[in-house]
Amino acid sequence: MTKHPTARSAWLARPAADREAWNNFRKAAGALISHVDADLQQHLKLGYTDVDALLHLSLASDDCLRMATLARGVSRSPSALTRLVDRLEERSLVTRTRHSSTDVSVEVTPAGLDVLDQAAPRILEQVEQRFWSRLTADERDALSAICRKLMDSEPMNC
Amino acid sequence: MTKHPTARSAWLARPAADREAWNNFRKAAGALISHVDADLQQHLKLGYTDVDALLHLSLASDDCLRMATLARGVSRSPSALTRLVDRLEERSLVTRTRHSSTDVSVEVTPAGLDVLDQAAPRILEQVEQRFWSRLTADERDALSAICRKLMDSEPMNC
DNA sequence: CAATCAACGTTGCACGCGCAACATACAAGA
DNA sequence: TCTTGTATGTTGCGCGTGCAACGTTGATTG
Repeated sequence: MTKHPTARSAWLARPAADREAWNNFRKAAGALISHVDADLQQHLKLGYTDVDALLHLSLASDDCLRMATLARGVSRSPSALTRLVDRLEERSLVTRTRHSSTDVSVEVTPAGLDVLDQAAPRILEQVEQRFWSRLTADERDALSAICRKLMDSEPMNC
Repeated sequence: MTKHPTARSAWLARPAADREAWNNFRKAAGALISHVDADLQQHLKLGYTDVDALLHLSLASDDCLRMATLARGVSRSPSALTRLVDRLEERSLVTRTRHSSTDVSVEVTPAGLDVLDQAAPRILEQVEQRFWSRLTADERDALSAICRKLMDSEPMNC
């Protein structure tokens, strides 16, 4: 009946509910991150990853982390983090401190924490509006548990 | 006690379970998509978006869609889709047909469907291994319902 | 009929990213 | 001591993306 049934059948072998689950999951997450990121980009000229890095630093002891540690924290490659820290350092939001050539630590500046204070409410508002407010407490717990199962069965860093 | 409590407190005002829900959701989705995309990129030299476009076309009537429709289907900007179709056309996986200058339709070629036949099992295997196999049927249904609620309250296209 | 407007697809541009290659520093072993 | 191996951070490069600007087409309105 159809011209090329094989490609279709590979997908349609899955129950419709399963395909829908995967698609919904993928699209919902993508849309959510896009919205949060766009809001930050528009109002603060910062991407979500940059803010996430500042947040990780602010939560660390002494507001200070090594490059590799921070890279894993924000799920980015070493090279991406180098450029990220370049950008933040350019704006004096963080400072590099080279102990050796292979041991560099990054520290948030007061200015960086100021920016974080502006960014945090924005993110919270977006996430509240597009995430928490649409779910019941039970759904949040269920979602959190499900996502944890999706992650921790294997190390995130490949 | 801490040097700059304000930035932290904005986040910590949220219950830990909520922060964890958001972070788990974000990271789980990101990791999942990354894994699937890396697998496709390595074995077929195609990104997930490209395969998704081929899939949308193969599911359309006559294996054919207009640019704007396909762009919305894969959640990409018009310019991104132009380049995407450029890439696929370069490999003869799709064909452009210009009815007017403002009315272009894209059609999958048999070669494109062949590639899709190779890609589909790979994606299914990844998603099976990292997604479905870790969840019970109830969890899948719950996740699907939750993600639908996250999306359809407002149009995805801004 | 002419003018206006909206929708569509394409192109120039800057940006963030991962990979591969490289340089450096430190540890372990002959 | 010299060597090898490992971990770390940086740089060159190509790629995919969104935004803004542009040209084109068709419909609406005067």
